[in-house]
Amino acid sequence: MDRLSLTFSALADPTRRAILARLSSGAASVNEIAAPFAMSLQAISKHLKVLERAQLISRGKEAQWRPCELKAEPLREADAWIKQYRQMWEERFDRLDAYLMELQAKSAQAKASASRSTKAKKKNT
Amino acid sequence: MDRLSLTFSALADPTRRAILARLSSGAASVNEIAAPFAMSLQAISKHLKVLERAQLISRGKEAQWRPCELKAEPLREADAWIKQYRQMWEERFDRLDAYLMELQAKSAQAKASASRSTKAKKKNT
DNA sequence: TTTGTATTTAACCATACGGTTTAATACGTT
DNA sequence: AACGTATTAAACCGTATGGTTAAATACAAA
Repeated sequence: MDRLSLTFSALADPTRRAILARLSSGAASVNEIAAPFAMSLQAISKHLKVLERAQLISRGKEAQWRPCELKAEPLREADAWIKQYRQMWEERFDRLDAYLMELQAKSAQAKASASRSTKAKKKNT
Repeated sequence: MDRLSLTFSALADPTRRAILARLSSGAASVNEIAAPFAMSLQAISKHLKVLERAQLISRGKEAQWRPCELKAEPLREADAWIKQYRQMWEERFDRLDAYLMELQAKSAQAKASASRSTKAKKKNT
């Protein structure tokens, strides 16, 4: 599988994202990583293997411990891919801004209108 | 499934990423979207359903066509998640910079050394 | 109403995923 | 050598994924 797909599919699981969050504050052993989760150590071990295959973590050897360390490089690539679309969502916000400004203008107009004719009935604000 | 997982797993497929790229230059019908791919229309239809479930596209109705349009909002959220780790890869680059500068310093030292003793044999550049 | 075009649904298949439980492995300690 | 702890591997299960082909649906045009 290509790296980007590997990265995104590794990120597509809340447990794995939580593991990365944990590792962002320092390396940890498998046991330490597994502690907060309501699932077996073996399940966590599998998640770690997925993260390792995606190169989101690297693992060392210290006696019987295999400490995991976060490697952010694939995140950088994922970020670069997503950034292609940044303009797109910013445009959308621009349009929303424009729309809100238009609404505001209409509202002001309505107010002016209302002050001229006090008979208008407003059911919904 | 939570939105972020939905988004990342939708992005974890090169065909779907290519579809999004296509849609970034404007809405398109299913047939138009499918044309460049070496797979059945039905397969593309499935991919579109995945993208729709992740709210990465929305679909209209025009006679018998169901044009697809890119919706970037989930990408914005994915981007926000990844950005948490930005500092991390920047740090790594800082360290890489430091390492490269160190290498350079050593290289300069080596050169100085070499110019003093021309007997050194270099097998690999 | 028949025909043609656009698209989805259904049924199927192989493989992957996320979890389990039960071994097996690797290392440190006694 | 035997035990305890850390971790992985193996076998299994239900469900999801990514693809196929064949059938159904929706609409336009003849």
